[in-house]
Amino acid sequence: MYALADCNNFFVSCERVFRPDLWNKPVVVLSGNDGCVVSRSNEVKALGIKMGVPLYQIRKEVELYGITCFSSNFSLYGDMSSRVMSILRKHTTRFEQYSIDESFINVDHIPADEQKHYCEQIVREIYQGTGIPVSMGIAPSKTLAKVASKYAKKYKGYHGVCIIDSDTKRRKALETFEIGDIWGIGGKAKAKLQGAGVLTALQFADRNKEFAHNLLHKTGLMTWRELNGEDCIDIKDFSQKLSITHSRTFATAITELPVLEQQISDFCEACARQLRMQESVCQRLTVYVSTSRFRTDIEQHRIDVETALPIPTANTAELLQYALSTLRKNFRPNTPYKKAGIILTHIFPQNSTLPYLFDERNREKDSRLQATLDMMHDKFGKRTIVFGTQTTPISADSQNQEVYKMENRSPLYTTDISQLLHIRV
DNA sequence: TCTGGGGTCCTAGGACCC
DNA sequence: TCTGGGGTCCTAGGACCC
Repeated sequence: MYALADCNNFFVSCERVFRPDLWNKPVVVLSGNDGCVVSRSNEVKALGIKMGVPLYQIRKEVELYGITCFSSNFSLYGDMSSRVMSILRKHTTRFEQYSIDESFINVDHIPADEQKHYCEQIVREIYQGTGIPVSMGIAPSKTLAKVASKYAKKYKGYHGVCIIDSDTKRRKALETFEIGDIWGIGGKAKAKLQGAGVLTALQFADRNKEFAHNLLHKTGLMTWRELNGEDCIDIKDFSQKLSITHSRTFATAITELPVLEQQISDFCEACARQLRMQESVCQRLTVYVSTSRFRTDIEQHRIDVETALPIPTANTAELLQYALSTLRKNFRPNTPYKKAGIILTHIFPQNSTLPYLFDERNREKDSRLQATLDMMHDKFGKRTIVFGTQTTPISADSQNQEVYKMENRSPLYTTDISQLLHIRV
């Protein structure tokens, strides 16, 4: 049996931990540049405000209902997440963190008739330990556990935990569950299924295997089997990333190459650091830069170039050389670039790669320099020393205020020691 | 005017091999 | 005029997730 633990309105809940005055009040958390709604309190959901809508489209409601808007504060959410996850981890031997606010845990070590009660205790422990409300769904497959968690979230009577442990319960749960809300069924699959007369999850589960396979292929068949109680999706380890991305949309479009170089350099360093932290190297680097896809008054332009590196590396200086030369080669003057990013792929463990006979770099020296930079980063702060093409430590604050709009970010309550002074306990 | 960021997995088709 | 059969590997793009 799997138990899925899903934090309720996660980003909003994180903000509320430090702003108890906002309990039972309408609250949203916004994406970068305060662009879109990415987390909503129940009060906001009740107003019919949809996930992902741009802020400018709901200005009226924000004003009218006094909705509190937060800019996103990922240092806070990441830190709160690891607190929640560390509690969950204690309660199982098989643990998979699926996203920042969701984890699957295996509960087969608990007798069947005690699993619900056991998870209710976990929910209480997490709330008492972190202030974050969590819902749990227990079922024989992950897809059914997701279904159960939705019921746990929806109905107060479940006390935060819903279990599907019999065929009767399974059929009852799926009967009123809209097919498009099933994990793994997105817009395209939903349309196909509806076209075939399938509106609920039970209708899908009750069709035969060939129907699922023919219409939706391998992934659809897997969902079908999972809905019928078969466990097809094993616990995975997401800790070693297969790709690492850093990207941003700019508040004001960038037209100057040197400014873009600074942004690309910062993304590159952020990706490379993450790569080194998981003790991996990468063999591909993608640079992408584009104009705003929403603008119809300008000619669209995008750079999207992947480079294969001669030797896998995690060295910032080396990655920077490839990234910047790609950017300089493809940059088009007088173009209002609105978004840019770096993607690292073809990632392998650090010690799994072969040396290269015609290598021109002194890798021994490179890695000593890199280790020194990382040490300084850890000891004195991340902007103590940077590459010449990056945003400079002195200008970064004021400069980034122009590049990124962020009007309502909460303090770094849990990760910045100086902010502790602001908290009234 | 203003529209996020970071991931995984699958598949079709091209390139290449004998 | 007639022009095989059977593979593998790679990649771009689609679909989906939170």
